[in-house]
Amino acid sequence: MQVTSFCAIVSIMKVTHSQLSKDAKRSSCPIACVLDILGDKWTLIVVRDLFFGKTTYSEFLASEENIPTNLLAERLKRLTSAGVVERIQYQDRPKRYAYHLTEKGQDLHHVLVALVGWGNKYIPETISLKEIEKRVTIGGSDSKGDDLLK
Amino acid sequence: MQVTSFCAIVSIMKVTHSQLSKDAKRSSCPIACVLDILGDKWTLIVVRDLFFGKTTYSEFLASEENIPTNLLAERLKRLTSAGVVERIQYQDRPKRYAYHLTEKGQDLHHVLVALVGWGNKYIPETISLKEIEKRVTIGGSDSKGDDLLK
DNA sequence: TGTTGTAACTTGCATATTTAAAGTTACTAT
DNA sequence: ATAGTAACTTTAAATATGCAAGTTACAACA
Repeated sequence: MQVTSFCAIVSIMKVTHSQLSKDAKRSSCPIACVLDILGDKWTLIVVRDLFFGKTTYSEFLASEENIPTNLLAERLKRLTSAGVVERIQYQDRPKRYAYHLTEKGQDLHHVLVALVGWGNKYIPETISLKEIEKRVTIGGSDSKGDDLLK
Repeated sequence: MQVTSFCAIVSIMKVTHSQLSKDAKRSSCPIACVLDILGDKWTLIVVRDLFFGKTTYSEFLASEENIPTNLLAERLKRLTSAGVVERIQYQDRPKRYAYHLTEKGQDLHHVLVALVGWGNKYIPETISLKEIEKRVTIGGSDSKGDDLLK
């Protein structure tokens, strides 16, 4: 049997269109490229939590926005493979993992500050960075959110 | 006939769950609220085009990212109802419309600049703001993208 | 008069993603 | 032996996306 077309190859590979183009950029525009990584309703919420010192899967799950658990898992994988976060095993028996922002992830600081600034200015009932910190951190304890609070 | 439950009312109204909660915030966190408006792969691309002086439906369609036409229509409606853009009829017979950023929309400047900065720093092959301007504007003509270029 | 062209959308449908809920694995604690 | 917890995975239904084709309202040309 001879493969006669690109589509035939694709069907043999059992690769869908979205998988095929998963790493193909839509354009070389930085905005489009960044949106391919961060452009959805949940990813930057996880990044926010990381800025405020959350590190574990169950801590992210506990945030008031209630991210579905499968989406949290998928987003953490995406952020990890994008080099924005690192996953570190901090305990054996039972195995436990901590997620941390890499330098690349910490540099999203400016993006989050810009979003908070715009939200606070134009969306009523929106709370300030300091108030977010109180809500996000568990009991306002050992937060690194000061990174965000400048 | 008497309406006996909230669900009955909802079914009479023919309102789905997502429509019901369309304006209900996930939280009072400004990041979450902003993502409810801008958090997808296309919305900020349209905003980018507006910053670079594009105003018409067909101009947005012509961008190299190739937004599907139904999504463009939906996003323009969302941005309009969010007060980020204005739709103005600039001609009768045949009717033609122009979209413009409101002041609220122009204030997204900082967000776009932060995204471009991060993208240029961490995503290879990503072009600069000046190069984006050349690609986005039709022949580099009468762009207002200087707003973005500071 | 009829044909072609264009802007600004809308509609239909297949596929992909999201959501909510339940299930899994590997342990610790009682 | 039973219950509890962290970190996920799986499933199925609802919703959103992507692509193509269709619509409306005109203008311009032959």
